[in-house]
Amino acid sequence: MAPRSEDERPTLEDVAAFAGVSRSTASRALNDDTYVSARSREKVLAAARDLGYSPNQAARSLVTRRTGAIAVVLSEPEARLLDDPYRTAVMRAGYRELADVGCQMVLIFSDTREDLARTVRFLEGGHVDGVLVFAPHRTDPLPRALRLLRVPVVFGGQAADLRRGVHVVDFDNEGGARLAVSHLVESGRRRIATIAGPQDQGAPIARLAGWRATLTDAGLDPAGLSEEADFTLAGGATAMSALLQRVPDLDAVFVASDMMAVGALRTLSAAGRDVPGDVAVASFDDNATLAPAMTPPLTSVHQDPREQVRTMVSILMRLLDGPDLEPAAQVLPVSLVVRESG
Amino acid sequence: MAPRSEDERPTLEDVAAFAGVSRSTASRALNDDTYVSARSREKVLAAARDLGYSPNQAARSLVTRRTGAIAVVLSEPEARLLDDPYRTAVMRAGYRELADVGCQMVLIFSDTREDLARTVRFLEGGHVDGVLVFAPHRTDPLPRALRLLRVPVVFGGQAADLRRGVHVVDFDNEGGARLAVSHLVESGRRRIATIAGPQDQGAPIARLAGWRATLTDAGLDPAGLSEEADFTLAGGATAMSALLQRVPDLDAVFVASDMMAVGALRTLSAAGRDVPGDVAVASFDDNATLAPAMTPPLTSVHQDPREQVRTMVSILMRLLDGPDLEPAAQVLPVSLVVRESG
DNA sequence: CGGATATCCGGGAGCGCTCCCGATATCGGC
DNA sequence: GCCGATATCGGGAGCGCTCCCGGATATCCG
Repeated sequence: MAPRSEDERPTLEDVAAFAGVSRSTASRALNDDTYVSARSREKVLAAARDLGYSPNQAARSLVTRRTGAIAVVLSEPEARLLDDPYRTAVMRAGYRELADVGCQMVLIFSDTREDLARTVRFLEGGHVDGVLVFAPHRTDPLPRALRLLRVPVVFGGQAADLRRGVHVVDFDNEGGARLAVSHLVESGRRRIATIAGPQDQGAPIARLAGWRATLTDAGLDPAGLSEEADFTLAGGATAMSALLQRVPDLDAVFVASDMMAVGALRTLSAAGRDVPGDVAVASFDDNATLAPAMTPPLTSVHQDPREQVRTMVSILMRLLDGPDLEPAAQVLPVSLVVRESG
Repeated sequence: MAPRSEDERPTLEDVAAFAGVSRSTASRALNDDTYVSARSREKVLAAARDLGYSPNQAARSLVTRRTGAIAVVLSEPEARLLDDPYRTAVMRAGYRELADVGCQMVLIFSDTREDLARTVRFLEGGHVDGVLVFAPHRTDPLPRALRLLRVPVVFGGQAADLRRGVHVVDFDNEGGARLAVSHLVESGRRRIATIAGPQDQGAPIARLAGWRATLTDAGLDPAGLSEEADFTLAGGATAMSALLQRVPDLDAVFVASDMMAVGALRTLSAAGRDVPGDVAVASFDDNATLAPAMTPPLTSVHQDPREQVRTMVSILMRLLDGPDLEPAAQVLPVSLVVRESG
């Protein structure tokens, strides 16, 4: 065997030679397979350590057909919301949960149209074993494109307008809204407005529906009490202004996200309305850094992105083991965390 | 040739057979190599399209020794700052810039100690062609560990206490601080305090030094005028309170980050101090969403994370072409954006 | 018109790994 | 002492690709 130059990476063959065993035995020892004597295993491990061996992943995944990588796709056609707290939480949770099952996260942002082609090409290329997709917009073409993929896919939140044949893990958005609005009703509020999220996304649509249904059930009229905003702080502030102007006597507002609630609080305070004295505020997300830090702290519907991601990962793992898992939508429960704001 | 089952992924061999050419010719056509007739190329491309062929990346990178993936490592030993605006900007920029050179970003968060081992193992495993590292903390063991890697590494911002032998792209933190403080001095301020960032990180240290040097140069005494905080909004607010209490007659404050400046503004407003009437505020980062949106809009030192990442990527690309690039620190200039706050 | 050169193509080797299979070795139990 | 398990190991094949090299034409220039 020609002496390898120093900077050349050692191969399994090198380790085997160094340990005085065969390539097969070395492989078995390294992957702690069965049928290796303690003595051989010992020698191989020592050789690997001494040589600074680390297996060539390309070679390995060429034969195992596994890469050990999972893609997390964040699709946001408008490109502006990618630093919202929920997304951040999803990324962090994705990283952790995947690491826990021994997988590496490959993050993919998919904003623009040409991104779509590139994304599909990449996922198609066998770089990853599976995909977790967050694509909230109903008109997003991505989910449809991904259905054709030869790679298992699990969606986080409603996948565009796909209903069946896909694996989805979603929160009970409508139920959460009902929880919050019921709480406002029960504490005696009667003019309960809402700041809804963008109505081209599934979650905000469901939250708006929950608000409307709860009011109707309570014999209250929702007419004129809703305003749509774009999930940003500024959007929440503007929507709150509009509501105050149109409905000066409102005594509560259900806001479809914490971030917008922060904007609403700002407007309310500028307008001299006391929270919760004059106006009660309840929102959605229960973001760990945002909700408790406000003045007053926000009453908010708690959803745990980490739990969502964990569920998605577990479905994906089952999909990888055997692809005979019936596609289904899984709905995670949410709860109301009552704080000072309402 | 045995007929392949439907769900089996077609290989290059299949495409070649379908197109009636050899594997070599098919490969040449697909990688638009030289010496392929237009006719053959046409046929191969059509075959690939019809069969839904996409190359097996593992096989490809086994022989080319390129994966087309670049890791972006965000190391934050304290795990709390990962959703700060700068990090978010870095991630987005990393994704875009790498996509532009045809590379896929593999994001790696490295918080805890066991993350370190896993991270090193992963990077060592040949999953990626190169690494971009953001590890601001001087005590972070990661940069040191990465030096031993057989993979090109470029650091964003000072890499712990490593000085030579590494590729670094940093901003002119001290120069930026000088810019901001000089501006305050020139507009007639005399009691110029500072809210510094964590002094276990290179950037905040340099910013504090810039502030101190500028004051001294102007014949002003910096003693007692600085307060350290942790780059968070709440930290900025608290530090501002402390400063106001200790130095009631301060007429300006240089804050080491936009986020802390937001906290400081809040405290100032609560204390009834007019900005910039009573107290001028200048900060660092010029975060696109934060700085202009404040009341009043923040005067801030502009640094462009995207440019930093672009520079890092370009260095990395040169490193990949030929490893004979002299390691050096590259310092990017910053500028002062003057707005209403000071 | 012959040989140098450019163009095009196919076969073979080999990247580093896993996995199958056959060869030994060991070991009770008869 | 022989036989069938059981344990241990090595060699070979092959994953799907790129790249080198040699052969086959086509082109061109003196």
